[in-house]
Amino acid sequence: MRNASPTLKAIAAHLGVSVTTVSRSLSGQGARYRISEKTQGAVRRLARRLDFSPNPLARGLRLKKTATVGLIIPDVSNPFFARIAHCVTIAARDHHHSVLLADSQEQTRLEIDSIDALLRRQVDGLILCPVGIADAHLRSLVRGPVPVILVDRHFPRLALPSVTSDNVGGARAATSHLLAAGHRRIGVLQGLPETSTNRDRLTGYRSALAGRGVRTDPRLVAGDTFLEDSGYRAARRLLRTRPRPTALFALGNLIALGALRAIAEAGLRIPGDISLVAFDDHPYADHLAPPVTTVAQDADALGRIAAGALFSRVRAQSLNSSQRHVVPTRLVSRGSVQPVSRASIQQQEKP
Amino acid sequence: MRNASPTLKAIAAHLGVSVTTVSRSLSGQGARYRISEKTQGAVRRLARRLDFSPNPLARGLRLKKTATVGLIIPDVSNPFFARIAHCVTIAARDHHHSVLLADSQEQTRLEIDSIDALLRRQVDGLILCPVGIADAHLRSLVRGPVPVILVDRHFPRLALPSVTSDNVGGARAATSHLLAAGHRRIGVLQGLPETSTNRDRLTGYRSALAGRGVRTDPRLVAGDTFLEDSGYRAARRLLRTRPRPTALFALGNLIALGALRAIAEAGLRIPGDISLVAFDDHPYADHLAPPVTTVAQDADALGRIAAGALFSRVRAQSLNSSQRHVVPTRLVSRGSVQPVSRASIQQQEKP
DNA sequence: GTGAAAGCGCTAACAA
DNA sequence: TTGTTAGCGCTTTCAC
Repeated sequence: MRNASPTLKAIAAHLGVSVTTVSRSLSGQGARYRISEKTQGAVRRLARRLDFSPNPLARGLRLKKTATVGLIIPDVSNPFFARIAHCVTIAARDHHHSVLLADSQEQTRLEIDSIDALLRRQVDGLILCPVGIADAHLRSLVRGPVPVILVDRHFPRLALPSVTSDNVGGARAATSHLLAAGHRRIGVLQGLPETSTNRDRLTGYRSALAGRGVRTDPRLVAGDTFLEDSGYRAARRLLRTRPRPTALFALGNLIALGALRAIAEAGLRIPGDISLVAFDDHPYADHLAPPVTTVAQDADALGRIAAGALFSRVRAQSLNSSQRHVVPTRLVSRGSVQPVSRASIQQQEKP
Repeated sequence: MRNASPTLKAIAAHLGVSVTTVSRSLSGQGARYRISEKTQGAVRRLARRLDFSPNPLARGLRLKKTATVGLIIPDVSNPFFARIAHCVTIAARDHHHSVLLADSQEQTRLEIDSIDALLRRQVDGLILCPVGIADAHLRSLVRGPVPVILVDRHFPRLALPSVTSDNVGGARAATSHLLAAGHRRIGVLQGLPETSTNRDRLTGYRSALAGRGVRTDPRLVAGDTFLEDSGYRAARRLLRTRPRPTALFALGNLIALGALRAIAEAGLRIPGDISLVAFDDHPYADHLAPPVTTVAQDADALGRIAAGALFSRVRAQSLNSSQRHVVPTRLVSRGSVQPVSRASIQQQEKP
């Protein structure tokens, strides 16, 4: 398999024609230049026989197009992002493009390096799940050399197209669900505070509270990253506040994992002692003890839509509009939310 | 940022020297050619100021090296493979290489296409998690143009280096654990039968049974892929056999998920009615109802070792030895295994 | 110490 | 209908 692929030159020499003729016959330009059927046939046959395919490096150098897209992900080992990577990769195959993958490890510094490396390699487009804190380095992408799509996190002030979940709506639905069950003291385990996802989810939470005329208490918000450990620490802290929250809302799947641990360690039971809702569904959510009510994000749709948007721009060579795709979320109600009983309200007042 | 990177020619023109001199000054060959400090300094300064860096396409075309490695994964959305992708990507960054990612979707056909596409792009090395059924298309890789490392699954008859978990040992440990708890009728929910992982895990299972003088019953093995649905169907089937197995051993994490579903649907409780062990740990395993005992694979080590082996070969331009790395597994004992009581043995004889 | 020139494999403008 | 030639940006051989 493909030890040293033949070249146009080799085929041309073999057939006694020029490389131009070979190139044109093989790239579908035969008709335009009225190359005889006979010649074209001979060229195509030989090319097939030798399993020829043009050297992408030489092609890229000449054409300034590489049939390659870049994909930058903060953490491929996070199932949510892995799913996106999966979808993008598959879409790329359909469009006969390759994917250059970079993992920014949730660090803006590495994100900058990755963008630079990929652009240097002349990708034809870029799908970027930004770390989400700084955005100065993204400014140049707006009128940059290639189309860019932001996924999951976005920057309101940046004219780059984005594909995100309906974080506001999802968080509002989750909070409303808790409110409807009578919960009033709802603790939030947040992620990276500066990110759009975190901000939007907080907004949804506050908007639901406001809709019911419930005051938001800033002491009920804790946490600083989307990682499990932050969820654990934040939950521990909130579980110690008095009166204790009757429900917790975890703004990410790993955060929820940490919350489960903290709740178990505190000897509390879900949903008897405390209710829990988590942003971001997970295949295991159904089998947890108890099954956890979640706001399901459609990661597949995020990936597919992002890829679709990118490739349509790549094809059209079109500019970066600031079009914003918002993908709906779905509240999956399981057993981790229980109505607040009078008893439990009183119980929490004085332990 | 990098709209149109300057070229050697531009720098040369600016400084009134030849491109050769610029190239040599910038690629550390200045000393060898005794280029004056003055010239070198000027070149380097200007290059830095213009943020020059050589065009990788041109470089690749000339050098036949691209500072790129290929990574082929059967399913990036599987957390186990996602973890491997994560580690490989990070290692690649350390080695100043880029990663071309392909998802073979567990299909040999797409795996073949991916290999072809990546080699065509002249990757300097290839990390391949093979689908694992066919191996004819891998034969040519043995003496192929670039080093290749197989990860997770391997082919005993193929002289390609591989990095795999100790599947035999892990399965043996899991089975012994069940045997020690008194289980004798242990059902196996297997994955893709033809793969090395599946074969090795079955071997471990059988070897543990044989060690205790327990007959293996072929009717206790069911399942045909590593996906959740296969686990579900296989578990359903085994739960209907009489006498019913007192324990199930799921040979993959998704399979275990399906098993949980089937067990719950059958109205059985873990571990009271049936014990469960799963191959492949998962962050959620701790929080399941009950926590599931697993054979933890060190996906990080697999990824890191594979990357290390690849880059050392890339650097040394060395051949594909058939070196085999086997990474130990760890039995993580949780609550899903219970000793078989006399009562439960009798119970199962006659319901 | 430095440079001219060839060539990696391809496409496209220009000729014929 | 086909070919000649230039050039994408780089490295390297050979020459001075």
